[in-house]
Amino acid sequence: MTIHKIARLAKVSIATVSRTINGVPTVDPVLARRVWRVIEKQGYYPNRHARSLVSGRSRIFGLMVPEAPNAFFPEIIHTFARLCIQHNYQVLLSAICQDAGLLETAARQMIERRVDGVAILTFREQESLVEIFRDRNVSVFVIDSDRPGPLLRSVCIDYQHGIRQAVQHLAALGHNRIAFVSGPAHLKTAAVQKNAFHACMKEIGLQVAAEILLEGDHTMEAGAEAASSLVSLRHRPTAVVCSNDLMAIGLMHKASELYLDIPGDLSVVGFEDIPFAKYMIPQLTTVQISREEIATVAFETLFAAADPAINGDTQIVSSIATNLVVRGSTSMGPGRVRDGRRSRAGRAHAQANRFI
Amino acid sequence: MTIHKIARLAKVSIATVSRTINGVPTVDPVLARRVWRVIEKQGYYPNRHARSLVSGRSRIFGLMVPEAPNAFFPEIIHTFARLCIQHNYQVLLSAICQDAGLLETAARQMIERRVDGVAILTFREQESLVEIFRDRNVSVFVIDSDRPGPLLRSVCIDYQHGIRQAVQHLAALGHNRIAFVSGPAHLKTAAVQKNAFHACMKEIGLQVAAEILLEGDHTMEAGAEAASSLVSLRHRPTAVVCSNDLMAIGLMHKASELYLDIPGDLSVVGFEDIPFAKYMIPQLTTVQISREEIATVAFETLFAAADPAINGDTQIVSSIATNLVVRGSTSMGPGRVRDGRRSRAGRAHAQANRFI
DNA sequence: CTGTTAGCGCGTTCAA
DNA sequence: TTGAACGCGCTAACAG
Repeated sequence: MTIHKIARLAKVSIATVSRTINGVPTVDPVLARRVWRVIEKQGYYPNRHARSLVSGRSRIFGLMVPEAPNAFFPEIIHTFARLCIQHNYQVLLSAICQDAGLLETAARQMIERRVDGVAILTFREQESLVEIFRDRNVSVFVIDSDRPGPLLRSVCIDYQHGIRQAVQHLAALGHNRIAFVSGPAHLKTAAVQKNAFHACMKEIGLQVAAEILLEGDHTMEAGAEAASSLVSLRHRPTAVVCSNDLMAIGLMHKASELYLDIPGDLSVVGFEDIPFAKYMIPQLTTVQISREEIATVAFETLFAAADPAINGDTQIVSSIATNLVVRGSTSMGPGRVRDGRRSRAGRAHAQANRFI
Repeated sequence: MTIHKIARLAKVSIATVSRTINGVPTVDPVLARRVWRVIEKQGYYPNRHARSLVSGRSRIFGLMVPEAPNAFFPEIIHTFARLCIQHNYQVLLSAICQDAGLLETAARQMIERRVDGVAILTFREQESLVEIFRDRNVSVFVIDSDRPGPLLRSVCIDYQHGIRQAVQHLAALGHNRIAFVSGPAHLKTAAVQKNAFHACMKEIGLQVAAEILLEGDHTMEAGAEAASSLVSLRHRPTAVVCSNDLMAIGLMHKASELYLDIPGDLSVVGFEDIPFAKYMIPQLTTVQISREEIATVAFETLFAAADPAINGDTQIVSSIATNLVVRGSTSMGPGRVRDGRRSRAGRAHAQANRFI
């Protein structure tokens, strides 16, 4: 079933069939209708390989995401995929795995398939990956690049806004000794977030003692360690902001083991708002990063870059907002509690209203 | 950068370049080396569209998974993708969304791309989707099909084994009034699981009262409702098996609101072992379904079916095993408790050893 | 063992 | 407005 058969059945040339399919306006409506009828009757689906080969555009985007178990990326994948389908694009997926060889193979496959662009959606920098694509003139989209260009599109996440909300939320609840668990030093964003935290604390006149500035590698284990560290302090903080949800969750687990009541003894704020967050007991208050927005910006940027009709320099949005989602893991600090420590029952009740 | 340029630089014909790339053994090693050197020096990547077009094999598999928020499928995606890369295949991804039109478009795109096979990995039947592919002679892999054939490969999940382990685990702990929350009636697997539960209870001589056989739609809300129902019974069960983890988690939440201690007052067993399961407090005891195994079977089945060198009828494995993972949400029942209800501290301690 | 040649299915010129 | 012819980059015959 090829274009030739359709042409023969519709008694036109293959050129007319091609024009009809591609919506060229100069086709006689009568012929076009005839062609469409045959196409539908025969259930003809044009061969995309042939189209890609001759047109030079594959209408495929590569998508590379880490295989982290934290449920942050699946939603991105699906949003990106949906947008692609809606715009008659297809998604070639690959995980960003530890195995450098496999990763390179994946990149190579995408290039062999002549993708019109690649979205590398991860918080870790992937310099070598980006370079591979740049060498082949493939446009790439990444998160938080500090030096985007014509072939390297990017959008920055406005961490400061979310962190400010978190800090001010806690301060408003009467906390003045607020700890921060940053990400691993090798992540550029870790420094950005830490600085943002400092700035936000300073804004409202709160001190940041060195001992309540911790660092973790974004795993639950790291969160657990942070909990242990905080508990061992002479002068404990009454609230803590974690730079990702997984650490916040690990911290909550460990706190529970250490007979620390959350949020009674310690208010906890996470970052990202992964699906787990609202399945915790108590549900985790966290700074949300919109996965849908990231996927949308990534797609639209690549789409614009791939479309020859569009000026390649169009910048869609300047940054991705972050927003605090208040749930059950934060409550009033020592300065505000009137009726003593809140009871477990009280928390359960308060939480009931936020269920799901 | 095409095969012609390589041929010219290596002073051979394009046929020799093609043979070299494809590892045809009759190529003179001297020439082959020369060709490879040029290929590498030039950074030549063959155009897969052209190869697919002429060879008739795209070396692409379609992968369709639901965009459920339960973290069951992401791991499947990545395992499948990894296997594809390792076997020089590529993955075209699409979500199984509610919008039937979009879904059909996605299927159409895969067919236009002449995929060598499609894995539809979901627990809901997708009759119409399967039909679309069957009409185009595309081999499809699905989970739990009851009538597989040459174009419809499948593997069944051995629910019975896992459910038996769950039931016997609870019975061994001294529970004899065990509830079951099945999936929605429209899922074929729901009936299978329910029957398995009945059989396993009967095996060990336990009664199944109709009132402790509930049904839910696999959401957390359904689990919460199940909790309410069970609590309202005159003669409450002391343990409950849920047909998926999300319901088990919802049930745990609601139980907590109702001042029901888990596992002290009620032991809970889930199904699937989604990543959330071990992040709950207490960690959820659940029947694991190996996502890696499902992805592997799906890939290998499609791979074998696509390879003309392999006999198309090879069946890789007969079924996917399910296995109980014992964690913190189950404990001794009324028949076994010696020192009265277990304390919260006791549980936390017990759980500490299983942390992470 | 190598080179020449004919397509794979389609988009796109160029005449008509 | 339409159709014949060319070529996208590659594989697979076939001839040498």
